[in-house]
Amino acid sequence: MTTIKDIARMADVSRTTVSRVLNESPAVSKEARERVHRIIEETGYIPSEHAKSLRTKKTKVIGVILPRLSTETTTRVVSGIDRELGKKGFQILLASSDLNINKEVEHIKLLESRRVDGIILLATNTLEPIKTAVSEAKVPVIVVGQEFPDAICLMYDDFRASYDLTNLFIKKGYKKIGLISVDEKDEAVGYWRKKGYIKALEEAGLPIEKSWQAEGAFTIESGYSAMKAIWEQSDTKPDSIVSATDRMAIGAADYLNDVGVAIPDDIGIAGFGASELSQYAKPALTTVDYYNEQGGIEAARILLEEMENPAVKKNKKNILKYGLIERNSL
Amino acid sequence: MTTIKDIARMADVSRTTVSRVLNESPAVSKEARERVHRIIEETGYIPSEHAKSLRTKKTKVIGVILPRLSTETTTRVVSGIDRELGKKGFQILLASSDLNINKEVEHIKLLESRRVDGIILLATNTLEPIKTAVSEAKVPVIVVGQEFPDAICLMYDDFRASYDLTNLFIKKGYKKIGLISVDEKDEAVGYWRKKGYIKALEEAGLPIEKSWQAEGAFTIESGYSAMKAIWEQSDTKPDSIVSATDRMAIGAADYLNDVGVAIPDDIGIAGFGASELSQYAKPALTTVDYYNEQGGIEAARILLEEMENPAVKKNKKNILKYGLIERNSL
DNA sequence: ATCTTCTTTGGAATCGATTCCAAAAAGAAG
DNA sequence: CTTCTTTTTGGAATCGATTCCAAAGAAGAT
Repeated sequence: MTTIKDIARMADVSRTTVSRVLNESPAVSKEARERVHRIIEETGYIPSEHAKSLRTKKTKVIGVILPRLSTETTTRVVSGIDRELGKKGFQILLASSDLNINKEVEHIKLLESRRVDGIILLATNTLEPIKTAVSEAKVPVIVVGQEFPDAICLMYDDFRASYDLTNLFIKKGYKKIGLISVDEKDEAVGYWRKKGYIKALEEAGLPIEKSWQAEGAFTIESGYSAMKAIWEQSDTKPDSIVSATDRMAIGAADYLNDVGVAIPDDIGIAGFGASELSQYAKPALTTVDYYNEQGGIEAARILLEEMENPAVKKNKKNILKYGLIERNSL
Repeated sequence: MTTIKDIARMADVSRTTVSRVLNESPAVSKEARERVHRIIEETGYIPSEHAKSLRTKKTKVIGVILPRLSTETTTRVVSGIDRELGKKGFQILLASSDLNINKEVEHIKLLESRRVDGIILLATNTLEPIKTAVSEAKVPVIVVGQEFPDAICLMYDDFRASYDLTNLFIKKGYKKIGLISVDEKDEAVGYWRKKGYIKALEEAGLPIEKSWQAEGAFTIESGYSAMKAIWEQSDTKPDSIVSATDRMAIGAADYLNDVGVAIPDDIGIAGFGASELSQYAKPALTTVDYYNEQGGIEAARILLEEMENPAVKKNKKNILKYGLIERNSL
C-alpha cells in the first residue's frame, strides 16, 4: 500500500510537505502542491486514518450499541443518528448486543479500544453492570431509551405516553381495559408503560383486573399468546386492550380475529411504536408515535455537543416528544 | 489516556513485556504476568486498536455500504452479516449512501482510508463510477444484489424468481397480467424482474399489454399511484398484477380497495421481498422470499474466505436461493 | 567451576501519519 | 551588496502499539 513516504519520494518533496498538501496548508508553493497532487492522483493514494488519528486523537467514528438490528425502532433511531452525524463527517461503528446483556458491556470496551469519539447506547435494561460500564467509560456516552442515574440520557416519556393513551381509551367510553405488557427489566417498556396505564385507571376509578393482564415478549406471536391467555383466564372479558408494543397488539388482534371478536366493534385495541405494520393493519392500529428518527437526530446532536465541550455533570435527562396517532382500532 | 508505556512503567517492566502479556505470549514469567495484569486491572487500561492495526495491518472491521438504513431488506442483510462476522470478532462500519450514487463511490474511498479489512456493498445500480471504484479498490469487495462484471458478487436470481412468480399467476388461470415495476437503472429490481415477467407471458402466449404496466418508486404511495395509472389508462382492465416490490403491491391493493375492487376475487396480486407487511396485510400477500438474512450470512462468509486467500479471478457470481410464499392475494 | 541450553527480558526499529522548529530560499528594504 | 522579512521546506520527534534480535539470568550438564 502506498504511504505518504512513497508520495514524498515520487514528488521529490518531504513527507511534511505532502502532509501539508493533504491538509490544505497554505504554506506550500504552487509547483510543489501540483506535483504532489499529480502523484496522489496517479497512484490512487489514500491516507491512513489510523496513522492520522493515532496522532490527532480524533477518529471521526462514533459507536452505536443496539439490541437488535432488525427492528423498526432501532433502525429508525440509527437512521436519524447517521443522518445527523453524517453531516459532520462522522461514521458509525455498529455493535449489536443481540439482546445479550454481557455483550453490551463488552461492546463498550471494544468501542473504546477503537478510540471512537463517542458512544450512543440504545439501552434495553438498567442493570448494574451496564450502568457502571457507562459511568466508567472514558468517552462520552449518550443513553437512549432508559434512565441511567449518572449518564446523559435521552428518554421517551413512556409513563406519560401510556397514561395519555389509556385516557384516550377512557374518553372513548371503555370501562374494562386490559393490558399486554413485557418484562419489567425493560424499565421503559415494561415498567413505565404499565405504570401509566394503572395511573390512568386509578384516576378514573376503573377496575384494575389481573385477569385482563398478561405479559408478552415483543413478538407478534407472543402478543397472540398473551391475548389468548387473557381471553381464556378471564370470566368477564375486557372490552379493550392496551398493548405495550404494536407487534404484540397485531398478534392480539390476530387472536381476536381467530375467535371471531371484531375490532373495534367488540373490543378496542392500541399499541406503541407507530410501526409501519400498525399503519397498514386492518383495521389500522391506534398507536403512540415516538418519532424515533428524530430521537436519533437528537441523540447525535447531544453527543456532538458533549464532545465539543464536555459537561461536568453527566446526569442530564432529555425527554423526547411523542404523539398519539388515532386510527380505527379504538 | 493510559498507554502501554504507562503500564510498563507502573509494572516495572518493558513495553515489550506488556505487549507479550496482552498477546498471551508464553515467554513471560508468572510474576511479571501477574504484575502487569494487576496494573491493567487497576488502571482500566484498554489498548489502542489504532496503534495495533497500524503495525499489524489488520483492523477487524469491515465496511458495509447500503442504500438506506431503514428498509427491511437491508436491515435483514446487515443483520446476517453482523451475525456471521461477529462470530469472528469483526465489527461493522456503516456507510449509508442515502440513495446518492456519488456517495457510494465516496464511501468506498472513505472505508479504504480507514483500512477496513473488506467491504460489502449492497448495490442499487450498475453505473460506471461505482463499478470502476469497486474494481480499483485495494481491499476485497463483495457486491450484493447486482451483477458487476469483474467483482465477486452475490445475486438474487431476480429473473428466475419473477419468471416463476408470473408462472404461478398463469397456473392459477390469470390471463391479463399487469406489472408494476421500477426504474431499470436498478437492474435487479427494475430490469430483471420485468424480463422474467415478460418471458413467462411470452412462453404462455399471453398478451403483453402496455396499458397494464406502470412504474413506481419502491414506496407504498408510488404503488398506489401506479395502480391508479393502470386502472385509468386501460380499456379492458388487467385481472392481476405482478408488483416488483411488496410495498408497491400493498399500495396497489390500497388503491383497488378504494375503488371497490376485491382481492383476490376480482383481481390477483403478488409482490417481492417477503416483507413483514406482506405477511400481515389483509389479505396476506403472495410474495417471493429472498431469505435476505441468509444472503447477509453468505456475503460475510464469502468475504471472510476472500480475505483469507484472495482469489485471482474476481468475477465469481454466487446465486442465492429464493422461495415463493403463496398466501391469499392470488 | 565452566560451558551449554533454555527461559525471560528489554532496546530499538517500525507502522503512517502530524507537527514543532529551525534552516534554506526568495523577496523587500536600506 | 547587505540586511531583514517572509515564504517555503525538511529533519526529527511523536502518537501507541508490535516484533526482531541480542543480552541477561537461571538451570542443567560435565
